[in-house]
Amino acid sequence: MNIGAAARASGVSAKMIRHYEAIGLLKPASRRDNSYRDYGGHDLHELRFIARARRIGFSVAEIAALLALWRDRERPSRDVKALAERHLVDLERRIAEMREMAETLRGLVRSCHGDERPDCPILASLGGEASLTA
Amino acid sequence: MNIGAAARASGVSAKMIRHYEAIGLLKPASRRDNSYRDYGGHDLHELRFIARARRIGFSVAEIAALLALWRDRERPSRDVKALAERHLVDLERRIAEMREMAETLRGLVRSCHGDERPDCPILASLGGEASLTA
DNA sequence: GATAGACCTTCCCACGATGGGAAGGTCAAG
DNA sequence: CTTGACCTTCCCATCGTGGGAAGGTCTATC
Repeated sequence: MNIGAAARASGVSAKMIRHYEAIGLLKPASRRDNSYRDYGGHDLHELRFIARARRIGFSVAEIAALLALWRDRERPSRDVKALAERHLVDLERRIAEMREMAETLRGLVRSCHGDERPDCPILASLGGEASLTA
Repeated sequence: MNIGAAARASGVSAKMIRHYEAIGLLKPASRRDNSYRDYGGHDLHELRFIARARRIGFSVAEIAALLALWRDRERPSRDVKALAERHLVDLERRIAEMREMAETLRGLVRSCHGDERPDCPILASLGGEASLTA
């Protein structure tokens, strides 16, 4: 199966498959006589693994670790859980940060009358001495 | 005031001040005889504006627009509000995406017993045919 | 004065994840 | 045998940020 077909079947773009191979996340794919990369069921399985892990926000570095754990059939599930928990904590921290931003911005938007007049609490707050949360 | 002092006073790193100047977000700073950049109260004001806007997640492109609005004392507040609302919608969309990720991951973490045993629903879900939300 | 250390300058490179696109080889269908 | 859809490698761009080298300047202390 060519790289394009593998991309369609896995949800990872051909561009990214090559990239993951280049950075060592994936073992170099076997090549055909025409030097085209050739993918089989096992590769597809790994690609789908990667696509799913990306979709829930794991970084490539984290996926490398997950893949290593996945390949080791003997590793304790504790190790996997710990990695996932670390990522979850990280996700939650980032969500909290963004919520704070959104909160602040919502307050500013609400306070701006948004008409013809030029005075605007949004710009006043960004430019002024006043705290943004006020 | 040197760039380092301006950085400390504004919360924008010296590195980024030069960068913002290079990409045209800021007008080139005036220079002293020794070619050091020199910042005054007005510049500091703009730098603080930028720092605050970054802190609530505006992109540099958005900040360029905000700065233009800020400099134009006559513009209707409607324009500012519209820009802020667009950003807010964008922020909220990203937050929703990340919450979905976190939800999924929380489910997986909860389902993993996390002990010595190797079987792990997290990896099973990432690797298997089953849906991630299951 | 000289020397040290803290500053400044420009320039290039890196990250992380992704895509665009050029230049060239290959395959399958008409 | 041409056409179009593939594939290959290679380089460049994005976005925001930082690291660091090589070199110039300022200030305080001896």
